[in-house]
Amino acid sequence: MTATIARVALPVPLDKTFDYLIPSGTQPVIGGRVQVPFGRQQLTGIVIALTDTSDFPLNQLKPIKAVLDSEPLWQPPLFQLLEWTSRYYQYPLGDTLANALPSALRKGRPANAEIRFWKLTEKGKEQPLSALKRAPKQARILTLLRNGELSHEALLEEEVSSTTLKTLTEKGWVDSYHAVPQSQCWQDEFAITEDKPRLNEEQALAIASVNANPSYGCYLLQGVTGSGKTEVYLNLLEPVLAAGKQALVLVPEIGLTPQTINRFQRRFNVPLYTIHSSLNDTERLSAWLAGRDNQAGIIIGTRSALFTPFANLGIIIVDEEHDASYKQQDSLRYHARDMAVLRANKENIPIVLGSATPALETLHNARTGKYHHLHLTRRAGNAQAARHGVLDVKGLYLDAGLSAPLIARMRQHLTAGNQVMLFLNRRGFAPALMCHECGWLAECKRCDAYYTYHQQSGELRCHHCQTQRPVMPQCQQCGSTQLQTVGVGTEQLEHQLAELFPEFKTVRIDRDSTRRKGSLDTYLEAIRNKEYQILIGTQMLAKGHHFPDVTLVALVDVDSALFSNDFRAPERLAQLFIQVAGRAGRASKPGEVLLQTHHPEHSLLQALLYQGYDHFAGQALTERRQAMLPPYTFLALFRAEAQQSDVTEQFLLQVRGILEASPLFNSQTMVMGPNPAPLSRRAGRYRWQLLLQAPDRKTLLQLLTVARPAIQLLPLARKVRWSLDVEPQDLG
DNA sequence: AGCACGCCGACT
DNA sequence: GTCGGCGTGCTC
Repeated sequence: MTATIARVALPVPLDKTFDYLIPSGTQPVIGGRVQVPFGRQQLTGIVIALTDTSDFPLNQLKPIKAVLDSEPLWQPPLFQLLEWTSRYYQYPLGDTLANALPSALRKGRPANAEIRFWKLTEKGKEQPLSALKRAPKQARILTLLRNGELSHEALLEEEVSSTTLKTLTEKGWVDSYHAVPQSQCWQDEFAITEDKPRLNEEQALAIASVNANPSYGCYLLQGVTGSGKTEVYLNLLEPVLAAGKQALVLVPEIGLTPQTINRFQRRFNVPLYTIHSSLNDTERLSAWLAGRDNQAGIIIGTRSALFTPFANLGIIIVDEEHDASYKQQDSLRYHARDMAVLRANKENIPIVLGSATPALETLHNARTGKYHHLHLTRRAGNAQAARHGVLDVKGLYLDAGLSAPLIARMRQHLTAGNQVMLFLNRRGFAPALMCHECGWLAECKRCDAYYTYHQQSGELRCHHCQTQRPVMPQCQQCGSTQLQTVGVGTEQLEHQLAELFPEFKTVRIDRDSTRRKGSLDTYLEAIRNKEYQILIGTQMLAKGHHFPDVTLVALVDVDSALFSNDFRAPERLAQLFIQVAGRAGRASKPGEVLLQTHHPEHSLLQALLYQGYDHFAGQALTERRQAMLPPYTFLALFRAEAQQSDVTEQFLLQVRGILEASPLFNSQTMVMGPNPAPLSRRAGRYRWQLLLQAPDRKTLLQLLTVARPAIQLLPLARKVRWSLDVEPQDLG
């Protein structure tokens, strides 16, 4: 019996699938793409079932326009993961599947590795080269092709232009066709292509623990900076690749540097593909296909690489697993680390989560025995941990945010010929402009925020919308000309340091100074060459860069993180602190990390400084439990925004009503809000949010699954822009 | 989300 | 007289 109807998930924000007639002679497959008419448009969807019945009137079904795949795009474990992702993150299946596909496949390109080949035509073969004396480029192509057919790419590498090829095609001398190139079997040539360094006991133990069992197991590899985590990864990949299986390595957005790739490529003689944001459609597709068709041995990629299909996946590594970039912040709001664990489980393979500063959620899972906990405590060589200290700036005069003791320490390090790095997570010259006479503050008209003063451009800029305006000469309230800046940003710090240390060169690394493409790399290179002695930066500077001559790192202002509304802020501060501490100094030059605060007695700060990250984490987890916060509870955040504030609030009140009316809602669950969002007005729109808390994943999921269709039916749902973030990472 | 239909204001 | 504003409804 053959099915007559295909159930199709389409890339539309509707929690529905659509049934289509299967034209005779075509054979759609579950998990394959079809092109279908949808209203007045044509869409590419995924077949999720083949059947003979439909709830929709049969005579109103439209036929499938074209079947694009004769085989499923995903194997069952990955397809199940995608279905689960759709359910858990409350995102329509069709949209979820579309999100997981490279855009070339979304647009209907064939899912095979066909490339273009060029060959000579009979007419072309007969042409004497002498006939092309005045067309050397054409002659060159003919010469090249006389030795055999060549791929388009190979020709481009010979500096042949597409235009010349076109001319020759028009003459009828050359011709092109598409074909799948002969595939190579990397497994046959597998080799370790460099000398392996000797492992220490901890590394060997970690490797043995994971390798002991090739089936599912989740391992937290907690290793201090410089303890050789990457070397462990390489050793874990070795038996996997040797057995002919593939490896997936996930890295944070900023972590995919040439150094990382080289490290893996140097070790193994296997094809390595990378997946990251700057690939074009074709490159993305080819990496995706290389995974599926077993042409890649290793794929290293950022968040989105998680959904790459593999013919024979043997291990997953998630490096810097605590990094916030693993959580997608729009559309399908999935957490790639969490979904990677689930994928490893479904594929029944080991997964390793590596970090010096594991996320509290991950540590909790390790402590409760859900994950195996492996430790690397020893630094390679004779590297010493950086000394650290806290500078109590209470009552001290601050010069552009810098206390006298900090300036003194800086001078010592600088005169010793070293580099100094300062972190300040605030761009611009000053975060506000105030009237000295009446206290008026320059506020963005479209947002609930003050303008940041940018001295370099002489502008006031709102960091929350695109607004910028020239600095006003007078107070808009009392007319006074005594306007002064409040607070310190990186620009001001840079300015002041030039005065304090005229003999040393200062560089600022933030979104403003590195706007031009490639300028970041240029600066980083210059820093490594010691062209600058003082480095100022926002978070941007912290990640993925190692500067061996930096011996002093200072966090200029940590108080905002200690007293933030976001319960994750202290965790992030601790991670930043440990990260920069690991980067300061090297074997021959001990490093020093200082942080400035008005609250040196803060218990989390004390734990972090004097007992280390684990103690800090233990204490932070206790606080989380007492406050009923993750990982002890599970959260979902409804966000809504509209032109009018009351409409937005009203909508979320109705959402609250729906949630509370559910029989699943009990004393264990809680709704908080609606409350104005931390930035209550942004770009002229009022933003509110509603937080749902549940004791476990299952309750949260069930509650949302029941409530969401009802929410979509609310008339106000059409009037506001709303979204649902399951397990939000940012409460902003 | 798209896209059309549909009913009210300022303009070639 | 029309062009076009965005409310409402539908898509197998």
